[in-house]
Amino acid sequence: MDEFNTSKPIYLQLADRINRLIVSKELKAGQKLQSVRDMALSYNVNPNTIQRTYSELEREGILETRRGQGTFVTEQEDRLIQLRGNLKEEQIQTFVQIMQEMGYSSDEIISGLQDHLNKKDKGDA
Amino acid sequence: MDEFNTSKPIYLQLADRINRLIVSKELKAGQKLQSVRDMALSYNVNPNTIQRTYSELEREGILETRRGQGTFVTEQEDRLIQLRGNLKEEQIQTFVQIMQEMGYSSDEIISGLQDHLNKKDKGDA
DNA sequence: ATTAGTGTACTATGACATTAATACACTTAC
DNA sequence: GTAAGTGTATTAATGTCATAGTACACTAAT
Repeated sequence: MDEFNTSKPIYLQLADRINRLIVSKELKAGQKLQSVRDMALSYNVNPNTIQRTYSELEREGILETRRGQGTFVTEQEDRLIQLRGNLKEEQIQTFVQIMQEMGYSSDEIISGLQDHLNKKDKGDA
Repeated sequence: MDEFNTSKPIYLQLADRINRLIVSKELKAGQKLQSVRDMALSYNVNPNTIQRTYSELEREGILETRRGQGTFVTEQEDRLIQLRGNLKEEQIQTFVQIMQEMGYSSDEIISGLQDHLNKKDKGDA
């Protein structure tokens, strides 16, 4: 698993992934993450890169690190609830902005999205 | 106007903007763009950066340059129609993927989007 | 105490984005 | 032909991302 976009730093792409894992409850409050070295092996990147990712998320209050023990998802559930809402709004906001910049109306955006989801839902089911 | 994201090269962010201007018909087929030097002044970046943006879009067949004359939107309207469709699908696809990674269902995505658009439409009107 | 597993810090290197300055090639208008 | 306005090319310097290697500090288990 090492498909990274060239147009954005790897450590930020990893931070995005971890955020989404947390928001989707695949990583729960208080849960321990892979060690810097293990995660580096998993994603086939340098340990320093993982450390930057963890530092960034720690700075945002999402992760907490205990020296010698490991890195954990914060226990403060309110932060995670806030994160979930923030990421959702952020995604919707930038999506809508770009679609409107391209000249699509609100109706076109909704119907385009519905078409896409219908195709996917049928394909998966 | 020089608000650029630090997590993506400026020349690609400018390419995105130009693509959207073309898709929204603010730039029409065959229309002349600002010169490399003028555009550099407008966006407060180095002329070399603009040149890279133009080269990239030329490589994609969106722009055409005539030495000594300037850089123009391609006359091939089919390319622009294709571009419009591609960019729309691309935006929808990545938006849906991220929302699903965060654990949102199709219904939640649609309703979240509708809420957002309702707020905006009322605010603007 | 020792060991293994943590996070953390430091230096060096290579690749790339960006800026800067300069020069060249072509087209159009005068 | 000259001048002004185009795109294009080259070189150098700076900053960031990522890798590589090494070392240190702390914790838990033995």
